[in-house]
Amino acid sequence: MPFLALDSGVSNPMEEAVQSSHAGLVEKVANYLREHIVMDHFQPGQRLPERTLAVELQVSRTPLREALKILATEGLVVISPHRGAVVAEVSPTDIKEKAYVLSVLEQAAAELTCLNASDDDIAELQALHYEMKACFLRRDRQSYFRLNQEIHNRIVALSGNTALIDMHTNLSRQLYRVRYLSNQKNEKWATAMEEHEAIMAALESRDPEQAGRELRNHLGKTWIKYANGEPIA
Amino acid sequence: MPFLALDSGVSNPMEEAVQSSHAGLVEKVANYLREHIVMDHFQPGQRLPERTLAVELQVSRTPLREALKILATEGLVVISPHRGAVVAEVSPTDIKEKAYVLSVLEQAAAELTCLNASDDDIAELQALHYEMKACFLRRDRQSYFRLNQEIHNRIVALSGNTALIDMHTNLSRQLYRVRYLSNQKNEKWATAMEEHEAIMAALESRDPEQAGRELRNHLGKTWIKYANGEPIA
DNA sequence: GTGCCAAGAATGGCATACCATTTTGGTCCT
DNA sequence: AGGACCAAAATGGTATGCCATTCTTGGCAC
Repeated sequence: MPFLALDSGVSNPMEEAVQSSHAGLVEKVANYLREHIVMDHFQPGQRLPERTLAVELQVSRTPLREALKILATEGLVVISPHRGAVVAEVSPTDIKEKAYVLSVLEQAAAELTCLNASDDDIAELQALHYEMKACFLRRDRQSYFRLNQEIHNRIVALSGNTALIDMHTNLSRQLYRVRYLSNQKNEKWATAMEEHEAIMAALESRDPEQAGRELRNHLGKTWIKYANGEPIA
Repeated sequence: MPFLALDSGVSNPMEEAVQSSHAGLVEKVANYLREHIVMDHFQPGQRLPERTLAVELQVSRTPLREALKILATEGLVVISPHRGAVVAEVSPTDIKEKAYVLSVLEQAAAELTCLNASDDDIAELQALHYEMKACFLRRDRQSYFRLNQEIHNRIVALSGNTALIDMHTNLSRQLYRVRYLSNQKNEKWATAMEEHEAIMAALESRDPEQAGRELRNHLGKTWIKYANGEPIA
């Protein structure tokens, strides 16, 4: 069975992986695999045999191999010589380490955002924040999660530092699975919400040190819990 | 001819790219190209045509292409559809941005190192520091540069955070060229040396905040100069 | 019955062939 | 003489085939 045929019997699984339809095939394959890895449709440790995947995706092995190499350098899969590619296992240690770096990156981004963002940008951030608060009050975890992600990403985006943004995007992807699962069973939801209030206040008052500290603290608290208990997924 | 004939007259350009001789070809090619790019043996903007490079390195296009994809995700080359790979241009903006992220990463590393490193580790750092100071007094820029790099890398390594180490390694590579050229014409050499003294003092007294701040300040000062003036290389 | 070994099947690594797109240089028209 | 257009060559993109290594499994010996 084509492993993700959403509807038709013979449809190609890579439908929406097309970003601007004349993108290279390897990008499509890479995007497709990346998407499914971070969305946890592939279990960690699962093998990704070239030939079978190639026929399922209806591409040849060459672009698939190149896509796998890319994902390997991104840390989403690991390739062993003559043993092929498997979806990267994320150990609790990995998560802790990457989450720590993520918090450092977002701290730096918050500082820059305080200095660089326009008042309109901050206002939009506030708007998203209140939207998120509404979701919190309605106990709508799904939308809360989406808006939370959106806010964090936007703070980083507003930093204006492309290198920082790219590295954050990459790291964030690697933690997406855990981030999502974490959100589902976070008992300290109210605390997280309060921390977001503090972050927004600091951003609004344009206090780089404070904003950075609050954000880093927030991420530290949010993550360490789930990195310490072993069975994340 | 096996492309790694170490002695024969028509030896192939990739001699020392071997890390543990039974590594995959693409790794060798990637290491080789990476080395030559960061060492500035390839000019930024220079095209890297697959076929000619392949015959020069005596490999086929397949592993070469995979290596280029890897270098592209690392940011060392850029690949345009149907136009091939060129050595990435490093704009002053790029340098500033990446240097900023580097300083943030090293700041975080210094904090962790204060907490995690053993006394012996710190002592070894001190030893390297004094070696470097000796080079400074002898005006030996070459050795100073090497030891400086070594110290920075070791501080990061001692953090114990693998994710942080990897990201730092990658960024550091991308800035190697500029770092090297910067060292050659740095007039504020004495200042840099003093800052290193301060960093070491903070590490020795195990003051994370202070060590991080000193290191970030040091990097900020060292780099901004060369990022603002346009003609780096 | 269990453990080891060998042969074959499976899988990844590399090379090459073919196709699509882009670049180029030359010619013809204005 | 200059520019536009077309063809041919160059170059990247994809597919496929062959070889080396690894995994699997069936049989034999203990």
